[in-house]
Amino acid sequence: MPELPEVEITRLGLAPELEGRSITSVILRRPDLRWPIPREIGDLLPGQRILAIRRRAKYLLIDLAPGSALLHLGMSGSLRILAQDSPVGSHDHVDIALDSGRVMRFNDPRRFGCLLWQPLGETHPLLRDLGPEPLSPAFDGDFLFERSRGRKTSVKAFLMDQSVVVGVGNIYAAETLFQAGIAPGRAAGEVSRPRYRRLAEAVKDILAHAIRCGGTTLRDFIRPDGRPGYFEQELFVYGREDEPCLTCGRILSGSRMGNRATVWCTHCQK
DNA sequence: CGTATTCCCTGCACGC
DNA sequence: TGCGTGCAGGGAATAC
Repeated sequence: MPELPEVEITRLGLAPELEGRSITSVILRRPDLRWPIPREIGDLLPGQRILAIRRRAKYLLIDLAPGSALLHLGMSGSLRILAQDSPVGSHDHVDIALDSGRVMRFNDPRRFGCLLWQPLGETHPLLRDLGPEPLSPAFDGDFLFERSRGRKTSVKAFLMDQSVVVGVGNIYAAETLFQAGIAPGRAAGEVSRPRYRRLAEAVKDILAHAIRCGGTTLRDFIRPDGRPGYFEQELFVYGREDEPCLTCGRILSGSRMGNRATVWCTHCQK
């Protein structure tokens, strides 16, 4: 499930293959993913040189002269760099062919991903109301503390709210709350400033570490060169309901919060 | 406005 | 073996 580290790993793998290359053709094997693929993708991309590939939140932006292709991996999407004549498999929805003889292929079994167009000088509506990047200086414990005052929702739902801070999904919310020692069901507005400082540090530490590990591969995620990530070997709580806490040995609790599977240690997290 | 719920989609694990 | 069911989840849409 691509969260920020997986999207960043994808960007890092794509950058040397894309930047400076020209797009020779675009193949759309279906008209839509989560939303219809706008005609600009097929019409404007061929012939354009790729200026850069950037990440904002869990979105990738492929910058061209007239604008940017905006891409989201949803929860099962992956982007690979392949030889142009590689056999096409199921759920290989989009190819962007390059003048290097290679192709960037977008595979997404569950089609929660999207491929959209952002004209130069505009900000796509999906990017308008996003919170700060968690690895930027704008994000810290004081920011979380101020933003959370008066909020009755759980601290876990608050942390996963992309208008608060971007990039933290269910896996990393579970892991960062564990490292910070905060119970996920606690009301966001009742968590103290020092504890939010611990949480912000945990978010930065864990996301940065996951990027160094190549991300988390649970089912679908794969890097552009086909290798998996290795961070799942370091998960303390996610996916470990009813198993012993790796810190204290007590059995981890599980429930659903905000309709998301949630696992935590009632002894280590208060 | 904040909050909780529903829905999109496919593959897989599970139980009968 | 095969079928039905539930779950995985990012995040927009919807309902209060």
